[in-house]
Amino acid sequence: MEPMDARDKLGRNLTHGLLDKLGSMIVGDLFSGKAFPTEAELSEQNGVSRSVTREAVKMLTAKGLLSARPRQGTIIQPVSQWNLFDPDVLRWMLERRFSIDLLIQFGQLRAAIEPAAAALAAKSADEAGFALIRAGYARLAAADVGQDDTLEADVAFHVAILRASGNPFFGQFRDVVSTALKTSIRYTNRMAGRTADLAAHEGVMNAIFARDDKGAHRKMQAIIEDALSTILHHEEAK
Amino acid sequence: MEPMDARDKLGRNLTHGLLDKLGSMIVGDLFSGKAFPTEAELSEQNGVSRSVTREAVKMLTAKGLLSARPRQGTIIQPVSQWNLFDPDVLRWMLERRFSIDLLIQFGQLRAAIEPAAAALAAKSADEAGFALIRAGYARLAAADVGQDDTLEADVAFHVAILRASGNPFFGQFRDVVSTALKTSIRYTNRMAGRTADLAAHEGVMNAIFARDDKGAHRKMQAIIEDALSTILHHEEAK
DNA sequence: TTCAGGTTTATTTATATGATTTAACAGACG
DNA sequence: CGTCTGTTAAATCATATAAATAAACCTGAA
Repeated sequence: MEPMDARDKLGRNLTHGLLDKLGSMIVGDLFSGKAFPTEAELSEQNGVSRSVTREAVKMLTAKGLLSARPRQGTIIQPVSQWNLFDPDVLRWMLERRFSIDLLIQFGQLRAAIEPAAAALAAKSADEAGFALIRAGYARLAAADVGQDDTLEADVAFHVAILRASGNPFFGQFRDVVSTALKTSIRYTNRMAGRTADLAAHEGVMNAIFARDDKGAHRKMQAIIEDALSTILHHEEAK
Repeated sequence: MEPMDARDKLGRNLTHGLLDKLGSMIVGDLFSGKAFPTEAELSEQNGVSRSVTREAVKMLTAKGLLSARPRQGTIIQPVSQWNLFDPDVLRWMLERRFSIDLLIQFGQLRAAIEPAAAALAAKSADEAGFALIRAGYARLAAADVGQDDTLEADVAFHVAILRASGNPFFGQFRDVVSTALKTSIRYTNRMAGRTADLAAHEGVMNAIFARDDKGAHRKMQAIIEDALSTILHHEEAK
């Protein structure tokens, strides 16, 4: 049998595999207390060359998780330095031990962003944006009768609105929304108030199509707040 | 005289220097049309080793600007893949040719985020958060009589509120706010309605201290919308 | 003795370079 | 039409040397 070191379970290539392993360990707080290993130790422990190790560390540096200086070693940066909107960082956060606080923070962020995006979409979306939203809603309706994946359809609808806002910064929140919904599912073990929501989502869509920015804002706000309160009630009920 | 290659004008080390150079070239759209150079070409053109080149490319990959595959070469990713909230990416955006659209997009984002952060701060900030805000306001007042830098004081105040919200995701927008204000200054050549704003900022602070979340939200919203409309009027007047 | 100040040393990252391997594609060939 | 083969560019490995700096170690005056 072969030596079988870390090289096997890793992703598309060694560097990305190590990046993923170290990233999730850092975000998962598996280094608390202990000092972060040196380049040489990392290379040996994972059975890869120094080049691979250095490139993975450099990528983590680029995402704000690490910083490296000669003689001092590589150190984990405080959370305030992390690029929390980085898709990889979000994924690693999703993988770690569940935290109700995180779910609430996602909710607060969505409550700020998504109504504003819906209002912008109502004001200035073009036909392509409308088509995206229509497609998202179609998936949501299909999911409601078991013809599509509920989670993915929900993500598609909300992301469509972010994109239709025409502001690329809002589009960046696609991974936040996706991660928030996945986290939420893991917690409540179901989508919050699923069937009831279909009408609410349709209301947002129609407000956008009618160029009613105030209405779109208000209706989207209601959806997010509803999801958030479902989570809080679920918490109480425990 | 020495050979004098790219090594001289670079930052704290070769890798970061090359990262910065390539990043600003990509964001500045200096590769439009042309294919991105290969590893070997980059190394030669910049007079650095392959290690340095590879690590810089890996960091740009981590920020979503590039992707690299064997035989295909390194290619620039579409803007939708970039991590727009990355501090480096924002800096590179700030360096490039001015665009009124960008300024408006910053404004729309701030209008969504900052009032929500102010409301959260009013609801749940602790004494440390209050102290941050107080310090930020003190700098703003000092700047008003020429005792401090206006731009930095403004950034400090707004960032203090983002942090005081207690939600780390809101804290991530510090660089967005900073970049937005710097961009704005470059455009209008002065801070928008400076002196008039001091009272408005004090109003936000007092609302937060009084735990008046609705008031804090409303007053912050007024500040951002005022800044945005100043920019739009400035545009009209041209 | 003690301690401020400079100097050396050891450790760790940073850079350089050569060799080898892998992935993806293009074109030849059966 | 599929398969084989060559070519290209990144990926990986290995090793050597340079630079940075934290920590240990002096040194000499108070």
